[in-house]
Parts: sequence; C-alpha cells; structure tokens
Amino acid sequence: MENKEIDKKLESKNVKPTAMRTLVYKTLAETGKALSLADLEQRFEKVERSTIFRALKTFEENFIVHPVDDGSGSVKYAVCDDECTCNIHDLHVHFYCTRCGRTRCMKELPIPNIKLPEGYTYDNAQFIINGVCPRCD
Amino acid sequence: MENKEIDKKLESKNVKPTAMRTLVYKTLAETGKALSLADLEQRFEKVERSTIFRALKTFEENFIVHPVDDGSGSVKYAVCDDECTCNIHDLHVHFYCTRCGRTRCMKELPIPNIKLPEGYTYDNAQFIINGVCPRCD
DNA sequence: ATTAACTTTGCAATAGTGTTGCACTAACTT
DNA sequence: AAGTTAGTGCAACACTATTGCAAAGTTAAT
Ligand SMILES: [Mn+2]
Ligand SMILES: [Mn+2]
Ligand SMILES: [Zn+2]
Ligand SMILES: [Zn+2]
Repeated sequence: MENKEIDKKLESKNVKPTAMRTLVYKTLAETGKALSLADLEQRFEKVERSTIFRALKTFEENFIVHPVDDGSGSVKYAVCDDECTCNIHDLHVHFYCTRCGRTRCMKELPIPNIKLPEGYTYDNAQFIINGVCPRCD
Repeated sequence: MENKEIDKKLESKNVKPTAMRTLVYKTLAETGKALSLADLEQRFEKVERSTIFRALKTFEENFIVHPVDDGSGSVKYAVCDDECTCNIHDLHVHFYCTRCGRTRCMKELPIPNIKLPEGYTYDNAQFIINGVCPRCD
C-alpha cells in the first residue's frame, strides 16, 4: 500500500498523518493480521513504545483500527474496513490460534445477534474463537 | 452454602478441600458473579494473593471455575455448573457492565454455533457483551 | 523570516496483573 | 515418630499498559 494512499485514509478519518503513524498503519495493513504493541515494537526497533501506543490509541478513537482482546495477554489491533464505525453491527468474530498465536479477523463472520434478557442494553462485544489455524494444522 | 457441601463438591472434582480453597469457592459461589484475583484479595485482606491465585488455577484445571476475560484488564472467575467440563458445548455468553464493572454469566445464552472456514478447528471461545446492566440503567 | 502556539515524539517512571522460587508449615503415610 | 507430600506466605520478577515532562517538529500569525 502506497504511503500516499495511507495518508489519504488517515486524513479522511481526521487524523493527521505523520511518519510514525503512516508506518504503524502500513505495517498493520500489510501483515493483514492483528498485532500487539509488542509485535509492532519488534518490527521497528527504533521507534518508541509510547509513540506506537499513542498512534494505536488515536487510530482506535477514530475507527481506523479496532482492538482485539484475544486472551493472549496483550491486546492486538487490526485495521478497520473503510465504512466501519466500530458499532455492534460492524463487529466480527476473531480467531486466535493457540499454536502460533496469530489472531485473524473473520470478517466473513459477523457477530451473531443476541437477544439479552430484559433490562440489558449493549453497544459492543468481543467474540473470540480459540483453536488451530489451517497453517498450523 | 455450607462448608461441608463445598468440600464435597471440591472432592468430587478431585481437589482436596483446604480452608483457603473452601473460602475462595464460597465467595465465588455466594457473590454469584465473576470475580478477579484482585476482587478476591480485597474481600479477605489477610489471605495471600498467590494462595488465591493457586486456588483459582487448581479450580480452573479441574473445571470447578471457568475464567472470563472481559477486557477489563483482569481475568475474572465464576463457578461452573456441576456437569461442566468447560468444553465448547458448556460455554455461555458473558455480560460486562461498563458502568459498574460487574461481569455476569449468561448461562441461559449458550455460545452460538459457528461454522468456521475450511481448515480451522476450535475447542474454546469467549463471547463477551459490553453494555449496561439493569442495575445501572 | 521570526515568533508564538500547538502537536508529536522520546524517555523515564509508574501502576497493575500475573507468575514463580523458596522456605516453612500442615497433612498424610508407613 | 519419622519421612514424604501438599499447601501457604513472602518476596521477587516479567510484562503490559499508561502517563508526565521536556525536546523536537509543525503550523499559523505577525
Ligand atoms: Mn477484526
Ligand atoms: Mn460464566
Ligand atoms: Zn496457527
Ligand atoms: Zn452495572
């Protein structure tokens, strides 16, 4: 993905593109899976943890990425679809491979609609499936 | 719940009842919601964190309690049903109230059956719904 | 261009959760 | 009773997440 393209994307979500942000976004977009702060930190030795952290937070607030808490101990982040506003209808299942630790967005599997008991209201959900991915099987 | 009853329960799951274990189990059973290590620690000042931690781990291994990772930052634990073996068919949805931080087992809502793409196998899942509970509404 | 105002980054420190080694004690076995 | 095993308390540690603050970079206004 072109840097220019990324910057347009960020701007369209009201986030000023900076070198660091573009780099973080690019990495997430290109690897195509959910990455944790530590994962990202490893991929570019030189960049400060807190800088990446703040980039992710900014992205999250502006629906550029969504967090995935896969139970591995660190929250991971994956790029959102263009139209995503991270509301309950945009959410999908995530798959966590217990062998390789990779976490994948199952965009083809929206989170099923749940009818809660009287009195409960909800606006968010996480549906994580743990198992073995084709690559590890 | 009687201590004797608890001890029988633990024994039936091959866990030797001790004062600490009985206490931890009793607390989880009586509060009827999922509690974290820190929650438990608070409830009985005198008991060591690591002791509670190990009790929970032992319980978990023997299907006496199940972990709930509700995204709050600490894993919580709730008592299992008698027949539970924590396999995919025993799992249910959990509700996390973002106002009060309480996490509740929705035992009436089993985790829906999901058809994954070819090549994926799974044996566990977490389905957390975030919203506001009746008490906080 | 120069200054002022605002934003982003790097660094260091901190809080919180989870986890383990080790020594001590309680419980169980023979 | 002596030996063996299991459970507990304490302290230390690893790791994730988060923040204050100062330095560097950007933008906007004179
Ligand atoms: Mn996703
Ligand atoms: Mn439950
Ligand atoms: Zn895998
Ligand atoms: Zn509530």
